Amino acid sequence: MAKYKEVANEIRKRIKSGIYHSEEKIPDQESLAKEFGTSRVTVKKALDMLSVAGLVYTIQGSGTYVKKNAVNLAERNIQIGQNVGLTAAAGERLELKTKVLDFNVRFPDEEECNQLSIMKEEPVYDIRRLRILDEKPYSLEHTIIPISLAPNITKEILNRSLYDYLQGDLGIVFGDNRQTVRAVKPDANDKQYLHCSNEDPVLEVSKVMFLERGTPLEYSIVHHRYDMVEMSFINVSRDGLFG
Amino acid sequence: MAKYKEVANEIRKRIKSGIYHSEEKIPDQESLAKEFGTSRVTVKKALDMLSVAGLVYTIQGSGTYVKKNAVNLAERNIQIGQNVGLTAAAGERLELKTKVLDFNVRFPDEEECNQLSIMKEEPVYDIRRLRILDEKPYSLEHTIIPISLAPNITKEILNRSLYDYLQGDLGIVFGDNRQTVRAVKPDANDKQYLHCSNEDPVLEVSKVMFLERGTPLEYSIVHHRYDMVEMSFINVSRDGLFG
DNA sequence: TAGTGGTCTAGACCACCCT
DNA sequence: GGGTGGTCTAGACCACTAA
Repeated sequence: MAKYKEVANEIRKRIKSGIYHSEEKIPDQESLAKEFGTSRVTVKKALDMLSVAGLVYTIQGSGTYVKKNAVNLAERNIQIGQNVGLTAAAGERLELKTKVLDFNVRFPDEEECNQLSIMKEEPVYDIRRLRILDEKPYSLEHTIIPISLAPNITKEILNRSLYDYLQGDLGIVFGDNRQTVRAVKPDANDKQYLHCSNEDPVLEVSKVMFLERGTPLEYSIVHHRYDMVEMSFINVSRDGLFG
Repeated sequence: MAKYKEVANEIRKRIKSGIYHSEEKIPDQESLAKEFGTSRVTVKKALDMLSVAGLVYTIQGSGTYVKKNAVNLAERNIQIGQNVGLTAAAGERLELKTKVLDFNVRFPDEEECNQLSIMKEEPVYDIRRLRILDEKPYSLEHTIIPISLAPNITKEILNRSLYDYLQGDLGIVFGDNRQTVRAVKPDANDKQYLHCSNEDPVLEVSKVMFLERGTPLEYSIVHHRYDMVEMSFINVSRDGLFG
């Protein structure tokens, strides 16, 4: 492991264990460099990571300080913006089932061409799945994937985990993703499969998942029951790159 | 401006203007360093910024490449996760009005203590505002702020822009924020002020805004009309910091 | 004015990709 | 094996904070 990551990890542990307290100034970069037997640039890089992770902040000319509430963040090692399918997110002894409602191949419509940056002659998978958590209908997922990017999908794969197949079997590595969240009225499918009444709102999440190189891999529109899902995210204030 | 930012800006311009094309390999770091009269480390830092911004990706041993669709991102200089109040976000000749429905001082409840990390004896402002965009009711904002952190708020300030007052007059600098989005059924206020019917869903966004040092400044719950607001965000895949 | 963080350099070595 | 990115160092200078 890179040395700056080791240093970042060690400092994170110290924050977590209370060796460096909230609101407290931690040793200066020079001292840390000496302690870890490394250079100041490397220490700086480690502190930058912790800053992005929301654990510390620096004041030029003054020092580096532990943020309030930093401990909460230090506890959990998970990364914000992590891309895990629902299957992995369930955990906790809850039983997640998937029912494939529809599995077709067709040409994309205009919106799908736009989102996936493909020609309208490039065929796509059209997948509709119902997710059931602990016997309760949970979400309706409509997924569009260009066939060329993820060949040989079968109904059997969809019954297990599509993401496991893409990541594990095909060796695909996900990159960034863009999501848009709305509240919408339930449509016929929501009423039928999610058991929504007319008054039950739906949380609609549309997402485009990209590969490392920026190629759109998957366009999905997911309808969540309003009483089973909420979405959280953290905006980290960053340097104004670009003038 | 720091040299690495200048380099990042110049490369961004080249991507935007098409000098470096999508999917194309850009010159190696050594060449760029020579061209810009700087060191390779500085070029690397510039490329790291562009990578975080989603414009390029690197493959060790191979080179640095322009992402597909990078141009779209290069066009707009705005930052994801930017903290702008609605007043600034309106723009576009649309008329945004604010109506203060309620402006009180009281002690916080348990949830507010929890979110704002304050004692239950620390008084807070309790603000309810209706936002109106182009004569149409837009959102209902319920804002809780510890008095000690933002003193001397007046109804007059709320009629202008609270964020302008906090940032401009008080010189407060915002840090990170955490948001949670849900779809909920309209309550009595939503029906009255947002003109929601029983079937109109509401997009509820609860947010905690932090100061640079990690102190929670503001806890807000905003109800948006489902047909006027959607929320977008980008998850950037980052290095797995921490082992 | 002393302490501290931000940036930059020149050179070095390693890891990885590709032919 | 040559090309390229990832990391690291020692030293330097500047910018800012705090007393």
